Amino acid sequence: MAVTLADVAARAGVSAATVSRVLNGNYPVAGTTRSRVLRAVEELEYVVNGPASSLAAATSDLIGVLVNDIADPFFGIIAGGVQSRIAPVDAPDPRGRKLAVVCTTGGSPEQELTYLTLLQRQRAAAVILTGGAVEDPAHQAALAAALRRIERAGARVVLCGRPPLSPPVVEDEGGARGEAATTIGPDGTEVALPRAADLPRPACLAFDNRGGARALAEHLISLGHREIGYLAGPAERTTTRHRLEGHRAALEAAGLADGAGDRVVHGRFDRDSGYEGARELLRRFPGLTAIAAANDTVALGACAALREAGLRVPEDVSVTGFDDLPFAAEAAPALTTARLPLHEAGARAGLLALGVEEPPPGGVAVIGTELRVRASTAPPPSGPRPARTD
Amino acid sequence: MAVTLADVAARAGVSAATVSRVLNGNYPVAGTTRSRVLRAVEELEYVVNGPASSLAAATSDLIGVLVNDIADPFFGIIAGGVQSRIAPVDAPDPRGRKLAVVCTTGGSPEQELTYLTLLQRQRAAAVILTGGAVEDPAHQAALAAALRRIERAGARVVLCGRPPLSPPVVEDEGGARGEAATTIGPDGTEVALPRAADLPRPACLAFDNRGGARALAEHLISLGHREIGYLAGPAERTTTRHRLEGHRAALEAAGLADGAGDRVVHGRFDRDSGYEGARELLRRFPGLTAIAAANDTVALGACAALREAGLRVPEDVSVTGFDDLPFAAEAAPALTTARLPLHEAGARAGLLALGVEEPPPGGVAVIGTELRVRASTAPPPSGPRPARTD
DNA sequence: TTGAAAGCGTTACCAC
DNA sequence: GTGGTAACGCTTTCAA
Repeated sequence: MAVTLADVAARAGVSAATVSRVLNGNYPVAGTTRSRVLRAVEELEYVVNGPASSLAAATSDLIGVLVNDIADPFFGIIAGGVQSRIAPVDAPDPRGRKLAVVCTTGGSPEQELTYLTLLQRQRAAAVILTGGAVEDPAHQAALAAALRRIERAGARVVLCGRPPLSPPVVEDEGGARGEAATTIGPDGTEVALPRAADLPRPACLAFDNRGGARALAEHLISLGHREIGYLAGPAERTTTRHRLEGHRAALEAAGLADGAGDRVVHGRFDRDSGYEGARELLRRFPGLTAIAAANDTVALGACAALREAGLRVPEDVSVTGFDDLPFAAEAAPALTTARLPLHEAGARAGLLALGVEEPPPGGVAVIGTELRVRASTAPPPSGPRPARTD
Repeated sequence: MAVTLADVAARAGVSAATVSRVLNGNYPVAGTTRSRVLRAVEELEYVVNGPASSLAAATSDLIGVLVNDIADPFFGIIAGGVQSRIAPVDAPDPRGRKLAVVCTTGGSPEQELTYLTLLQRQRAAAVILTGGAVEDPAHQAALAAALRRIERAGARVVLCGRPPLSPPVVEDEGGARGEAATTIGPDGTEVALPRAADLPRPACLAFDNRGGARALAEHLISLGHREIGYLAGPAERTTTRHRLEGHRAALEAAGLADGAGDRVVHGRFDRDSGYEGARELLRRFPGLTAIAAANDTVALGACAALREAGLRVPEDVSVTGFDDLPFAAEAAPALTTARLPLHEAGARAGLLALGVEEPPPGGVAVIGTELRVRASTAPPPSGPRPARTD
């Protein structure tokens, strides 16, 4: 059997209580007792039983981090930022380090809920939800309920790169928007929606996706582009909607709007989607001189499609991305993007999760983007576009 | 206070033992009792107390994953592979899902040891160590001791992308190699080394770094290159050494070896290092027609340096990478690399951690690389290289 | 400053 | 099939 507190206590000739106090450093202990205990710990190679101490103390050292995909650098960088604060390498004592339980939800609301329960079960000290949210009212209601449960259980909740939980606004047939009381769940049953006042209000670090997308579109417009395609992310996601709104706002401000949905193709947040989407844009809008992509990965796919179609970036078509992931700007040619400070955001989320940093006033802090203009954008070609080679 | 087993038992009119049995599904329970219990669980929104059950059952649902850097896709992809198996999305029951505790060690042996203790403390069911190891004998000894402790505590240990723990071979002054008994630790004290027979033998999925590097070098040689520079990773790491050995083996087999260390620059595994290293190679070896980089990230840095020096890839200088990370091949121009099946390796490591898959015979499975020849390599230029532009 | 002892919420063994 | 009841190893009053 493993070495226990009692073994250490016996060896040091003190009580278990004293050993506990030495190890936790919460109570005063005589220097000599203290060193005797520490020696016993060394000699016996004692390692605290985490579950036992979590049970007794009703807390744990675990912090849950929900991500869409841990293999995606967007989330990896955020997770790295979180870790930099919850487990600082220079922590004087290993006890100062929380452990990050990283959960890959694949963007699925069901997985998100499952993991929240799993984390609540572990009595995680905090839960950090990263990236955009799904906008389905039923899921939002379920999520709000799960988060409320978690908060009631004493865990902190932090949203990172995700807007605050929104009140259940539902559009009725007439297009009127109002606060709904119920909605129809995925299983066809009626689901009660939380009233705005009942929503949990977790600390929230929201990305300014609207602003970033708007800045990118304005950049393209200022270069002289008039026919700009947009490769949007999956529908029903806040990230997708906000970026698209920002993009359209810029078009409208420039008098370029000609109906909703125009020159927009929806897809996923991955490279293949960018490739397919760009091909579709080229087919449907032959006059296009620029493509704004939902993110860098999508933009790279779009670049590949353009290359394949015999079009040069940016001489024939300009392309913009979003997020500024490490490798992306390297891709041919250097990508113009809206940089999101992912690591810093993760770090702040970590501090909020620890309770070291106070939540921003109102609970929400908006994290801005920075426009990075690079070689993937240029003024539109003046002459007609060369014929496609395929 | 939170809802407990006893509350559920009271509500269902059964004993706590029965509730436990229903929830764990280990013992037969009458159907009617069962549904009564499940209803009570629903009604009370009961969530098991993980620490309590870990304490009682002496196991936990946590699996530790040690990575150099969670923001690096190399590790993110491996971690994703692990998760795909330890927490399958189609698990019929959330209890079938283990949680991954991802720990970023920054490649530091001290951090590695700290995290191993932290994970042992959590009574993690398994620990997966990913990526190359540091070769310092004192650290190897400490690591071996830590792993032995963990195994004795009942946790599985899996090495993924890391060679097996090596016996403490030390080279003495005369260059003779033998098994040493002690070495000098970082604090100057003498450290006992484990004898080969005492080493823990965790399940191990080793990457064929030698083979991959050798294949890349052979590819360059077959194209006609004779002056090939090498951008090595940090010294003292198995990954660095093995890749370099494979590279040199190819040069030797082709009669191109002219002394150890020639045309080799050491650095880190990052882009800046590739940039700096390539500049140094160009300075020291003006006749170079190819550069083999330790990995894709380093290769991208090298490409940037070449571009800046007015040299084209591959017309003037060919470049190779390693690992085949998603974005890398996209970087201008498409990179020739040795592809490592990172996701698959992680998935296998996950199965080994669960104990679902038996360790390979001998404990070690070697995972091969696949040569991906792309546009970054071509025959060397025939004429003299154009003068540098700076 | 230290010790004794009562929980913390499960699990698992032993009866019934 | 089900209930009673020791563990499990720690934290934290309460006394001394």
